[in-house]
Amino acid sequence: MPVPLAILQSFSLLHGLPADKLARLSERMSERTFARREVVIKKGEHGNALCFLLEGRLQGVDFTVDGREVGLYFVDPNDYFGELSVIDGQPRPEFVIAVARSRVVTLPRDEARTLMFSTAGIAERLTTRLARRLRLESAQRTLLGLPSPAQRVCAQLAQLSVRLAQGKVVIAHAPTHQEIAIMVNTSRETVTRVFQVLQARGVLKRDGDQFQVEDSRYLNDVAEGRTDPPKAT
Amino acid sequence: MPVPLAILQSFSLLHGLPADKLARLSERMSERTFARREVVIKKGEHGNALCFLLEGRLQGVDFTVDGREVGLYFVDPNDYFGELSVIDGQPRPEFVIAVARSRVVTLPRDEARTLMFSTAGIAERLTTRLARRLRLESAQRTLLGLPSPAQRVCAQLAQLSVRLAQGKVVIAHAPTHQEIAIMVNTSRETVTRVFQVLQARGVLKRDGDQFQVEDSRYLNDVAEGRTDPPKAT
DNA sequence: CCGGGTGTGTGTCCGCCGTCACAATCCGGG
DNA sequence: CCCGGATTGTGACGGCGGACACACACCCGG
Repeated sequence: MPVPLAILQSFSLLHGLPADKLARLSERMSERTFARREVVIKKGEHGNALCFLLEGRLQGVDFTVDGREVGLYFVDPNDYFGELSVIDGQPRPEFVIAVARSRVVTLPRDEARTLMFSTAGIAERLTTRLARRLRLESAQRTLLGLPSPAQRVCAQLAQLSVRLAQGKVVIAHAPTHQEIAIMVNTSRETVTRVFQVLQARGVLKRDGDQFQVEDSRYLNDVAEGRTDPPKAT
Repeated sequence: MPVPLAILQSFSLLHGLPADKLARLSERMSERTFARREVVIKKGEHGNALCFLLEGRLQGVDFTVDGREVGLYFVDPNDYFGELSVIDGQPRPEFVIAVARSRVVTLPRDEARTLMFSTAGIAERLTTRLARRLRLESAQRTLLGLPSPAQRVCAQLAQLSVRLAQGKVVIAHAPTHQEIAIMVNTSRETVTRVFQVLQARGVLKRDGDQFQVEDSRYLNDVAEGRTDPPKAT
């Protein structure tokens, strides 16, 4: 049941915590592995634990009442999630689903609350993090305002890509077309077609479980309307 | 320059604050009136004050790079806004624009920060409020997943409507079609057409500067897909 | 009482993209 | 190593909603 201290130290939320507190947290935490497509948090539940992602990738998703899937955000390793219910005690606002095999550590609500509100500095770290999330969500909302699906796909790809030390730009844990589609409000087929064009132009290349972004300029140009949205020639 | 204490007491964020602190805040605050369409907060600025809305209505908006307007949220009286920059010191994430003549009270950043982080109870109130905003934003994002514009308009109207004491359901400060259009990612014309049908069916009625919602059931049914999206007969 | 700006109403038209239907691959687990 | 489900690829079609172009209605201020 307890989680090794070494692991706790990798969570930025807990940086600088005194050893005794860490030890106590370690006691109360537990780890679990989720297979791809498994549900980590179920919308509407009251389970209210705070969760940390060790490795893998998760996606926050919701469903419109007519059953259409909507992608809200991705969670990457060393980040935490599920804070909202810890804070306000309301039911889980959305589903969180593993899009890759993932290891998750959970901390029960009572313990998480004392951590948040009775530990010097953590409260400020938490609000800062909530603020960042709000900024991300409204950036995502703005992205959805782009008129053409192709633009939205490119913008989303630009958002997901990471510049490595060697100057390579890469998207790790290559998301499926479907996962992208629900993030940018379009159909899976449209995403596939956009990918076809991007790969034909050498902008994007599949490489095992990641995408190589050969021409990140192009992605940004399309996203920001400087270049016309690509269409099949 | 100072703002009357009576006004401060109407802000729920400040409830229960000791009189001396309230007095101090009152000294440092200032009030300003904004005309319709005036910009209250400009995206990218570093002005970083915390703002309270006394009366009127504001809308958070952003623009896609190709100039398309995107509506993010509405602000109603006695609520506060502009917290993000106060918290993280980053530039303003979006525009906030008055959609009706509005009175706004502002508090400089340094004062707002001490209020937030060194005043018992306020920090928790603040995170709870950030949590609510996150929930609202993802609800709005889910709304955008609805396939038909008509559904989205109905869902948005349902969201905006308020049930009065007498059982009447009403939307105050009737938003313009344009304001709704940018919230639900559609064109102004489409909103107009949906309104036509809704009014023809007696679901909605204009009454001065508010909308009477005669049949809120219908709005919810359409929003949730139980009834077909209305179209001109 | 007039005038202009802002909001609303409506027609037409075209292109795009969502949907459906299938084929072709890929991939992981037994 | 093989099988089955998940993922990707592609064609055809049809409808719907965005863009454009006006007309009109409304409201406030001068």
